[in-house]
Amino acid sequence: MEISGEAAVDRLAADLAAGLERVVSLLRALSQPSGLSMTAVATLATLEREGTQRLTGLAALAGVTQPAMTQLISRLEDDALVRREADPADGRVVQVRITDEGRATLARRRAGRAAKLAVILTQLSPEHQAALATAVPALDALAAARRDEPVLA
Amino acid sequence: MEISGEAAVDRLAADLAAGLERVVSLLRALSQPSGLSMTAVATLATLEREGTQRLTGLAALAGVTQPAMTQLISRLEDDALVRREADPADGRVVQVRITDEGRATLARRRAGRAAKLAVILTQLSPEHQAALATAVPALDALAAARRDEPVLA
DNA sequence: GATAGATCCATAAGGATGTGATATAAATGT
DNA sequence: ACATTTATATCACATCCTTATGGATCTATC
Repeated sequence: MEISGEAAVDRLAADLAAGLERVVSLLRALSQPSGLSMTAVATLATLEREGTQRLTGLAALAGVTQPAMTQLISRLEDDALVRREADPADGRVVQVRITDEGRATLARRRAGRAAKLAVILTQLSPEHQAALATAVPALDALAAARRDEPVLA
Repeated sequence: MEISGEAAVDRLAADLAAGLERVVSLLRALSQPSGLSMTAVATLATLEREGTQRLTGLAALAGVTQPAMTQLISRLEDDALVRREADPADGRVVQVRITDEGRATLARRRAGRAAKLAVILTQLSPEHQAALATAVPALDALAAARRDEPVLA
């Protein structure tokens, strides 16, 4: 007996939609109160992972509007975490690049989060820990798949 | 040769800390632009899942300050999604209860997110889909474990 | 049983960060 | 050349968070 693929996806989507609600609180609790916003961290991570990006692209990837990204990049630039660069092929576009200081900040931030997460993870069963370890690449794939989905642009 | 449990947890924590950065963007993209904030949805979900809660407890679970939760509950109450109730045993505390309209709103919200998620999930390999399905209970356990962690209170 | 301290919630003031509308500059197509 | 589209910036405004503080109620100790 084979499980219907379509129904399974819908079921998974519903479960995941409900489950992800809880992750927001977790993320907020993991963040230091006085630091970068969640969007700022996500954007820095994108720049580190994918390299230089244009501003509009970053806005779409972060799920915010273009004006919001313009302001975010300005703030990050003031903190010397990113650099605006001109695009030689198109005078309108702004290419955004992460700086070494940006990378260092991101690393520090991750280390802090990881330390807090590690404390919590030790309370979980080995099965749940294993499930999370397996899910990390899947979450990455999920985020990557969204990039190519015009519905969510 | 046995893998050190402690090292494995640290490694998982680091991977998960980096991986969760991407989820923020995904969550934002899944949200309708004009609706409830991410904190509001997470709080409503807590109330639905755990039942009536005191205001301070909600703030701790959501990872925000108590004044922020007071304001959020006021907004939700204005929209008739929650109700403030007096605690018969302690005159200081405010018990917050989700209303039927709150449940309905949460359900609508989840349905919208699930529909968008389903589109993305179909692009993932069966292995990744399976990994995510297995991870949902683990994510719940992770969020539940945080509750008992005073370090993050 | 009075009173000091702790706890819970509300309020106020301010800041960070989002949106929508619109301006400006550059590229593109006719 | 000129109209249209595209990329970014700017402006006005709304949302939602923070810190600081106040008032009400509970708890413990004298």
